[in-house]
Order: sequence, then C-alpha cells, then structure tokens
Amino acid sequence: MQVPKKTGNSKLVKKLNKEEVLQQVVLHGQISRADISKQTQLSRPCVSALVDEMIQEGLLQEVGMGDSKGGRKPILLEYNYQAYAIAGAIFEGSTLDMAIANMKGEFLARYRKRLAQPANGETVIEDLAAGLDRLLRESGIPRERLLGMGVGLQGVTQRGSGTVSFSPSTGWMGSPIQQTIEARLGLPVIIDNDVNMMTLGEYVRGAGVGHTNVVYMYVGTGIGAGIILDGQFYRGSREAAGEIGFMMIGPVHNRPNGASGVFETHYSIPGIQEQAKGFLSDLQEGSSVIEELIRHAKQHAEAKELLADVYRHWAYGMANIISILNPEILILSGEMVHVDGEGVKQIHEWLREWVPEVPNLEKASLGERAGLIGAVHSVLEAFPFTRLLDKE
Amino acid sequence: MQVPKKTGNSKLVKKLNKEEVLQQVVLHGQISRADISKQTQLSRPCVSALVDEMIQEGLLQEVGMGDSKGGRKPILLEYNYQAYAIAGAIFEGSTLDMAIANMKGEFLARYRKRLAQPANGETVIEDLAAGLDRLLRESGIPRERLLGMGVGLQGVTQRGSGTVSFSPSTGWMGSPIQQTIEARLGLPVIIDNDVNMMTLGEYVRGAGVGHTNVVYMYVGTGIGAGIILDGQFYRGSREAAGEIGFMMIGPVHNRPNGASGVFETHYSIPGIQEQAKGFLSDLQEGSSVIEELIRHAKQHAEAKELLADVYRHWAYGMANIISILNPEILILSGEMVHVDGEGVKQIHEWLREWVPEVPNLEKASLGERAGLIGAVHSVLEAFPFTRLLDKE
DNA sequence: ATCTTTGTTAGTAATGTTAACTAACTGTGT
DNA sequence: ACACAGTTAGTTAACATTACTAACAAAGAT
Repeated sequence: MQVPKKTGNSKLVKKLNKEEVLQQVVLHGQISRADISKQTQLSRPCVSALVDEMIQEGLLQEVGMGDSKGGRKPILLEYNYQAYAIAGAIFEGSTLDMAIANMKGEFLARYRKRLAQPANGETVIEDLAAGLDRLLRESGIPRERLLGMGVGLQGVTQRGSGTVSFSPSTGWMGSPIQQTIEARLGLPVIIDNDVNMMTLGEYVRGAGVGHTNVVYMYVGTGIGAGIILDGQFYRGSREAAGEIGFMMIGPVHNRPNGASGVFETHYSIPGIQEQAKGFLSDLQEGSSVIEELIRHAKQHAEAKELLADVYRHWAYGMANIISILNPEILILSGEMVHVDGEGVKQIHEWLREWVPEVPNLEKASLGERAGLIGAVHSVLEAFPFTRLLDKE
Repeated sequence: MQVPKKTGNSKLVKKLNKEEVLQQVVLHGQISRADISKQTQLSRPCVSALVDEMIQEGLLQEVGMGDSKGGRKPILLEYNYQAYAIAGAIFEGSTLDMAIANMKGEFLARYRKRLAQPANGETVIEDLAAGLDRLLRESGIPRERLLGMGVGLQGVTQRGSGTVSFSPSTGWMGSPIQQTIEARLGLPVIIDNDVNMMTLGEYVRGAGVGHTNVVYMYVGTGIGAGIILDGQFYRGSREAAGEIGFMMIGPVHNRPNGASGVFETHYSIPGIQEQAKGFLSDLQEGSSVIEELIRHAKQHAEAKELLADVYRHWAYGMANIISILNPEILILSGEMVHVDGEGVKQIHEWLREWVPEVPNLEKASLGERAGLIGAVHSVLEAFPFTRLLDKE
C-alpha cells in the first residue's frame, strides 16, 4: 500500500498551494502575483516563488503589464494552455471519434473513422493508435507533450479497475483493457462509459457549468444517467449508480428482456418504437424517433396519445430522481433534446405539481461533442496540473 | 471570507498528520508509537512529537506496556475518550430525549421529558437548558469539557444556515434558531432533521458501520431517507435530498393532501392506516400498525392483500433508490423494522428480479437510540478531534 | 554477548512567514 | 514642468515551523 509520502518538508502543502495559485490564474484569465496573494491568503514572496517555478515548468506565462492602480504596474500572468495536450476518443456505434485538445479543452485536431464490424478488440486498439498518430501529426504536437487519453464507450465499464465487461462496439471483454492500451500507446489512459463522459462534458463546458449537483439524463438505445453531487462524480458502490433504466416505471409486469430494466424496456427509444410499431414503421437511418413521433402526433390521435404517455413516464423518472437527489439542474440528453418547447413545458408543469423542489430543466448544449469533451476532461481531472512535474 | 491560513510553517500538514495519528489510535484501540509510524508512513520521531503533544492536550494516554516482539517493549497508547463530552437532544412527538456522551459516543447520562403541548419555542429552549444542566450534574462533567450539542427534530431544517422552517413539536419557526440556542447554552449547536440524525447514528454505530454508500429508508408518519455517499452525507442543493415520499409510486391520480408526495400519501403509516380502515380500526396508542397488519393477514384475505401491496410498493421505492444510487446497504427503519423475515425475503426476491445490483438489506439496529447517537456524532464530526486546541 | 525493537536526540532540508527593501507609477502643490 | 509624497508590485533576507535522516540509548529476546 503506497501512501503518498508527506515528506517532512512537506511537498503536500506546496502542491496544494501551487494548485490554488494555478486555479486563480485559470479563474481570472489574467492576474498579477499581488492579486493572487490577496485571493489565496498566501504571502507575496511565496506566490512569487511558486509562480516562478510554474513559469519554469511552462505552465504559466508573463503576458505584459496591467493598468496601474496608483503604483507600479502589475505583471500579468496567464495560464499556458498550450503547455500540454490531451487526447480523447469516443466509440459510438461503429464509429470511432477522436480529438486532440489543449489544456483548455479546445480541440486542435479531430479524426473520425468507421470501424470494421463486428469489432475485433485487437484491431480496435490499433485503430486507436493510428488515429492518435494522425492527430499528433496534424496538430504538430510532439508526443512527449501528451498527458493522456480519455476513452468513452457504450457498455459496462469499471473505471476503478480499468476493465470493460461488455462492449460490442469495441470488442473488448473482461480483463483490464486499460493497462493494455496504456502499454500500446505509452500513455495514461482513462476508460469510462460514454454517458459518464458526456455528463462530464456537459458539467465542465455545457449546460451544467456553474452547478454542483447535476444529473444528466440520457435516453437513447438505453436509459441512463450521470450523477455529479457536491461537485464530485458519483459512481455508486459497484459503479452502477445512474442505472435509472431499472426504475419501476411503466407496466411492471411486462418485461420481456431480462437484461433491461422496466423503465428502459418501455421508454427507451427501442421501447417507444415497439409501442409505435403500428404507425411509425419506416424510419430512415439516422432520423429521430421522437421528431417523427411529434410530427405524427399533429395528425394522428394514437401518436399523440403515445407521445403524452412517453412524456409522462419520462417525467415520472425525473420526479423520482429529483425526490432522491434534489439536484440543481437536470440535463436532458439523447433523444430528449428533440422534445419541443411545448413538451418541456408540459413536463415542467407536472413536476411542479408532484415535487417541491423542481430543478432547472435544460437540454444538453454540446450536442455530439459532449462525449469527446468529457473524455478530454477526464484526463485533465486526473492530472491536476501541477502533478505534471512530479515525475521526479 | 476567512480562508484557513496555511501559515507558512504550515500547521495544515501537522493537523492532518495529527488526525491521522489519532485515527490510527482510535482504529486499533491500543497501539504503540512505532506501529503508528509504520501505518502512517510518518517517521518515528515525528509520531513521537505529535503523540507527546496530544498527551499534553489530554487526547491520548499511555496505558502500559505491550508484548515484546524481540526487542524493547512498546508503550501502548489509548485514545482518552473521557477528554471531552458531547450532548445530544432529540424531539420526538411531544417528548424531549437528551443524553450526554463521551467521545466514543457512549452515553454517560440520559434524560427524558414530556413537553407541554402545544409547544412554545421559548419554553422549549429553557427545557433544553434545564435538561443539559441536569445531565451535567448527573454525569459530573464540568461544563468547560462540553464540546457542543446536536439537536434533532421532526420537521424541515436547513442545517447550513441553522434555521428550522417547520416544526410543530418544538414550536420553532423560521429565523436562525441555532444561534439563539447557542447563545442561551453557550455552546456550539448543530440542528438537523431527525431522520438525518438517525441516519448518522446507524452509519457510525449501527447497521451502516463499514460501508461508504448508505441509504437509510424511514417509514413512519412520513417517508424519508438519509443518504451517505462516498462517506459523505449528501443533502442536496436545497437540503431536500432524500425526500423519497415524493416519488411517483402508487395511485398517481389520488393525492388528496397537496403537501405530501404520492408515495408518502399511500404508503406511509397514516396512508396504510387509511387503506386498512375497514378492518384495522382500534389501535392502542404506541402499537405498531405493521405488526397489527401482519397479525390480521394470517386470517383475513383483505389484510393479506394490503400487506403484500404495501411490501410491493415499498420495494418499488427501494428499486428506484438502488437504480439511481447503487448503495452498498439499505437500512430499513421506522415501522419497516416490524416487517417479519418472510416479508424481507419476499422484498429481496423482488429486488433481485428487478435490479442488477441488490445491496444488503438490513433493519436499523440501534432502535430508538439511533437519533440520539447521531445527534452526538454530528457534534463529533464537526469537531475533528485536534481542532480542539486551535482555540488559540 | 549479540541481535531486535522501541523510543529519543541532534542536525538538516523544505516550505512559508514577516519585515524591509527596490522598482515603478499616480497625483498634487508649486 | 517638476519635485515629492503616497501607493502598489515584486524581491530579498532573516526567521519559524515542520518533518526528515542518522545516530544513539533503552530494554528485552535468543
């Protein structure tokens, strides 16, 4: 058991302070040493020393003078977002979507590839490696400046141990795949469920910005949720938190598929399609079931009825989540983003009737980029900046 | 904004290390300086210094020699549970239940009083003060050694701001009552909901010991839950987490009382009584509705049916909680402790059918003492041991 | 008598603090 | 226009605190 050694001379505090300084810089964009000192309660000499080190490390830059407030002009500091880069990868269906980003999370290059089906675990790793090479070439980032890669995929993952227990789209099964990929790429790798990655993306750059209790509700092939409580991602005791597809919502006695939950069986997209079989038969590839259903509902009573039923049961799910977690914001994603204004209004009204503390109800704002942004940030989170030079 | 000053010479690390040392002592009961050093990765001289200070402070004691393992005998250290004391108070219905405890949470004296009804806020504070005086006298603890008092009550509390917005049993309404009581008693006071206090009690001394993700489900006059995730109490963005009485479980269109949720309306004890009106009329004060219902169910079909219905809907509630939070353990409390073995087995079977990760299902193990124990620990939590001597 | 284990002492390295300094600029009175 | 006081930014130097390593003393096992 390796406990991080608080070496007597305690690097621990230094690290904390360094992170705090960096945080101030990131927060303010541009700030002087003196202002950092005021904000952090650290003495000016101390801030100076820490800043100087971080300039040496390439994390900070002096970018000119600020305006005087009646004395010497301050030297403004800026976070050097270019110091390092991060890669992200998302498997969605049969496509692999990758990007390389700076430390602000801005994409520097992007790459997409259709994978051969059915997926073969080993080939997929090679695809990942090839994609990374290409991104590095395209962006001109040298490999040494890459901090790591975040990988999101549909299926069942155990982020803690780095294993993937079920994932048809990648062909990875059991065994700690994370280490295998790390070995192949020579990089730290973080593997997580795609919904979790999207949740993280929306939390740091999308609809969730500024909130500390966020639930990201996703309805697509399945129904799931990502949960951030008091600013921390909550995963549950066996990484099964947010499996809201198993809530007891809908016709309880009708659950043909043993692997799916009751809610998911009836109110995920396949479940809805099944219910709409009579009148919603011919769907083009890539079109939205909900959009189609809304269109039909304008003319056909049975479609209108089904749509209302779907909204109502989704709202039941939200009410349960809200009762238990009292989040500040509930982010609607997946096919839910196609619900029209009227639908959202209806759902909101129901919730106001049912529960005392209705959170903000907002649609996901990052679209398909959410997952990639989250994947990139999963690495940033794991590398709280100053840990960089701990390689000693 | 007062940020805890990491004085250059950093007391912060020292405090952390001191707490770690103390934790080792508490964990092992008796332990030597050398063993603490091995466990904590702190050097032996450092441990010695910290221990000596804590002996000065009265927090630790040397209690004799241990067995030699081939060398000098170790001097065993013990946590001095008597160093300070904590008071706890619980308002339940019209009775006030108080106790004074040592730092292990062991009760040293207890006191109960029936309050005049209807409760008058100011008189109740005097009752609290009188009770505390009596407990101090009885236990022989000098007032200076009292760290604080935890107060639990039925109603709506905002622990953050120390206000009570609705509480018939104490007559406290709005306004930050916590400060008022602190001024009257001359002690730090923590005010919280009774279910939260019971949750904390079971977490630290009852069924929840050893788990980090715990949900405490309470069915009584209302239905509520206390939630501990990753070892932290989770309260929600407006302290409304765990209001599971508002889940959409049961007959959705039948909610006569606007203030209660759907689940609570039908499946709390008053709700069940309402449903059982036909055959469960004459209940003595203090007897258990569930016990009576179980007795009736052995002979009468309608009682049997209702009981099964109650169990089933409680199980729905559990399934929803489990789907969202994936806790390690679900503690059943309130009237749920009267469910017999068969009932628990039935519920467990349902859950195994419905959700993938069924947690331990355990009845609350502390009985009516849970709330008081929790109240006492709420103070201990707020006083992480070594903060004691920070009064400088 | 030698080896082990526990606990302490002495000297050192790391970190951050305060006090005092230099640098650089604003504003005011003449 | 210009000197000078006042203000703000950043640095230097001396000091305090903390925990470390190395060496030693104490006490017991073999």
